[in-house]
Amino acid sequence: MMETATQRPPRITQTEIARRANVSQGVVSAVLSGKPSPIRVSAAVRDRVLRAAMESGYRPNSSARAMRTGLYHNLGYFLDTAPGAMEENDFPEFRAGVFDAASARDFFVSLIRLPNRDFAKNPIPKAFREAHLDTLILNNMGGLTPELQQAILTSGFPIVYLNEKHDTNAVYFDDYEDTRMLTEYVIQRGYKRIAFFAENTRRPQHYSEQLRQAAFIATMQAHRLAPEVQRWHFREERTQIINWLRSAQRPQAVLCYRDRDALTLQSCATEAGLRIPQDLAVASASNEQRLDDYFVVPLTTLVQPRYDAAVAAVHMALDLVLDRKIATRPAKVYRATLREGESVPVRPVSR
Amino acid sequence: MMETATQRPPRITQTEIARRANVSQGVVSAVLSGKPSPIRVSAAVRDRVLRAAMESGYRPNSSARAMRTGLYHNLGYFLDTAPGAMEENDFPEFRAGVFDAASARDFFVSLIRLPNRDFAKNPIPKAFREAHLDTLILNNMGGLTPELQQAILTSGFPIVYLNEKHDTNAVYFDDYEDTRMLTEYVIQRGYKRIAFFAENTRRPQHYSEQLRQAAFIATMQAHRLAPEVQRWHFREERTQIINWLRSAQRPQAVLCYRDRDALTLQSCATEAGLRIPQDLAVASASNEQRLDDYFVVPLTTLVQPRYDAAVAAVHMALDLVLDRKIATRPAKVYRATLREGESVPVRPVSR
DNA sequence: TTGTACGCGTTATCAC
DNA sequence: GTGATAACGCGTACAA
Repeated sequence: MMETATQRPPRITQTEIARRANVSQGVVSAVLSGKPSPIRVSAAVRDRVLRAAMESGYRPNSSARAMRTGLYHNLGYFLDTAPGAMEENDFPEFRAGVFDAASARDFFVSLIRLPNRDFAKNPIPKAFREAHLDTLILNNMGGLTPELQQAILTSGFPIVYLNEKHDTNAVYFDDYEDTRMLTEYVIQRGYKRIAFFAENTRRPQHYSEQLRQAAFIATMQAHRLAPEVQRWHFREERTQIINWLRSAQRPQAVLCYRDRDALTLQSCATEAGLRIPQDLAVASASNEQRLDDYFVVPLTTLVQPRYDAAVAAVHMALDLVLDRKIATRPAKVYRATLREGESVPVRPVSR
Repeated sequence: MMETATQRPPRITQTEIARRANVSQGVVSAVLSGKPSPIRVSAAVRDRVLRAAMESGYRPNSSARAMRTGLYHNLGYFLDTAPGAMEENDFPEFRAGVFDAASARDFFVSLIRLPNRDFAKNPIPKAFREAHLDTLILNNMGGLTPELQQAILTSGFPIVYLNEKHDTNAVYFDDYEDTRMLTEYVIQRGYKRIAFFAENTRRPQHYSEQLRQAAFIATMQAHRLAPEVQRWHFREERTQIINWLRSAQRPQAVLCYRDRDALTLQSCATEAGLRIPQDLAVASASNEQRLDDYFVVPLTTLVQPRYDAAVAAVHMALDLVLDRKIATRPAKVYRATLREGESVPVRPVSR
C-alpha cells in the first residue's frame, strides 16, 4: 500500500523561482522553456534557476501557458457510446494509438463521450460548450444527434474522423477491398458453398458491415458462386444457427463479419458436432484481439492496423492545428493484413 | 458523410460580446456565469447579452477561467498499461462511470497512461509534469515504477485509488468476502470436489487473484473439504486442461477467478466431451460483461458494481478537491452481487 | 546578459 | 444597476 499524501504542496510559480534564484521572472521563463530565445543566460544563472525549479517541485501551469500561446495542448478523443451504439467499438488499440501519438507531440488527451445517464438534460458535452480543445478525433458509430453534429462543426477546431469514411480529414480502413481479398482467399482455397455470417444485434451498426457483406456478394458472383448471407441473434436464435449448421445445405466455409461472430459460430458448431476446420472452415473480416485466446484453432482473420490508424489520425489532427493555414488534409486509407490461422485449410479435392 | 469545416470561426471573448451588446464586460461575465452576483442586471440587458453570446457562438475560455479560479476542472483517469500489465483491466464500466460522474460535476476527463512506446525516453507522463489536473483517479495494476509513484505523490493533487485496496482515498471491492460467499454457495448446492481455476498468464496479476484463491481455500477448509487449485496457460497447456477434465479425479465444480477463465474451461470441457453443467459445474468470481454472450449456458458469476464504484471514486476525488481542508476520506468498499445463471445447478444426491 | 512591462480572458472588487 | 480596474501565471518585445 502506498502512502497517501496528507497535505498539498503550495503552487510554485516562475515568480517564486525567480525570487529564490535571485533573477527576474523573464529569465526563469526563458530558461525553463528550453527553446532557443533572444534571451541568452549565463551557465551560472541557468543552473541557479534549474536547481531552484527542481528543489521547489515547480510544474508549469498549463492554463497560463494556454492563455498566452492560444494553444490548449489538448486533443479530444470522442467515443460514440450513445444508447444503441456499440460500446465495443472502442478498441484498446485505438485508445493506445491516440494516447501515444498525442503524448509524443506533447498533447493531453481528453476523453469525450455521450453521458450514459442524464443525456436528455445535457445533450452537448462540456468539451463542445467550452474552449478547451485544439482538435478532435471522432470515433463515431453513427449515434450522433443532429444538434450534436452541429455543436461539433461549429466548435471551431479541426476534426479528424477515425474509422469513418470521409474524403478529407479522416483515417479509415478499406473495408470493401479487404473483404474482397478475404473472399478471394477462401475461394482460392477450394471452397464453393460459402456463407457470410454476422450476428443480428438489432442496433445501429458500423457502415463496414454493409460494405463487407456487399464485397462478399460481389466477389462470389464474380466467381459464379451463390452467395449466402445468414444473420441470427446468438442468444435468442441459437438453435436456428445450430440447425443451419446441421442441415444438408450447410456451407463449407463461413466468412464472418468479425471475430466475435466466428466465436459464436465456433460455439454453435461444437454443439452441432462439427469440428473446425475439418467440417467447417471459418474466416473473419475483422480481428478482435481480446478474443484471440478463445479460438480452439487459430482463426484466419483480417487484422486492421488500428494502432497505426489512430497514430495517423492524431498526426493529421495536430498538423491541422499547427499549420493554421490549411483546414483540410486528404483522407488516409489503411489496408488490413491477412493473418493466416488454421481455420481455412486448403480444401481436399472431392468430386 | 458530414461536411468538414473549411475555416475556423474567430475566437469570441466576453469583451467582444460586451461590445455587441453595448454593455461592459463585467456585466457579460456576471450574466454568463449564471451564479448569483452582486451585480443585478435588468432583464433587457440580460437578454441582449445572452443573445449576443448565442449568435456569436461564444464559448468560455476554460484556461482563463482556470487561471483566475485556481481550478482546472480537469480530472485525470490513470490506466496502468505498462508492459506486463493487463490491458483488460480497463473495464468499460469504469470508464463510463468516471466520465459520467465527472461530467455531472462539470469536470473534464483527461486520459493518462504509460506510453507503450518511447517509455524509457519519457517515463513520466506530461500530466504529472505540468499543472493541469485537480485530481487523479488511479486504476492501477501494479506496474508503477518507483519514480512514477514519486511523481504522482509529489504532484500536489489528491489521488483516489480505484479497484485497489487502501485505507483512505480508495474505492475497491471486497474480493475476499465475495469469493467466500461464492464458495459457500457452490458448497451449499451439494458440490464437494471443487477446484479453483485461474489462467496462468505469466504476468503481474491484480492482487485480487491471491485474495480470491485464499478465500476459496479457507472456505473449503472450514467445510473440511480439500481445496484444489489449478493453473494452466490456455494456449500452451490446453491438452493438460483437457486431460485434467477427462481424468477420474476431475472436479465436480470449478470456481474460476474470472469469466475468461470460465470461457477457457467451457472450451476445454466441450472438447473433453463434458457438458456444462450436467458433467461439470462452473462459477466465476468476476463478471466480464464483454464475454457474456459466449457462454452456452448462462454463467453463475459475481458481478462487481464497477460503474458505481467509479462514480463513487470520482465523487470522493472531487470532494477532496472542493473541500480543500480535508486531504483524506475513508475508503469505500463495494460488494459484488451473485448473478445466478444455470451453470451451478443443485447437485442431485448421489451416494 | 538581464530586468521591465504588457497582455492573453476571466472573475471579482470597487467606486460611481 | 453599471463601468472601470486588479489579479491569476506565463511568454515576449524592448529597454537597460
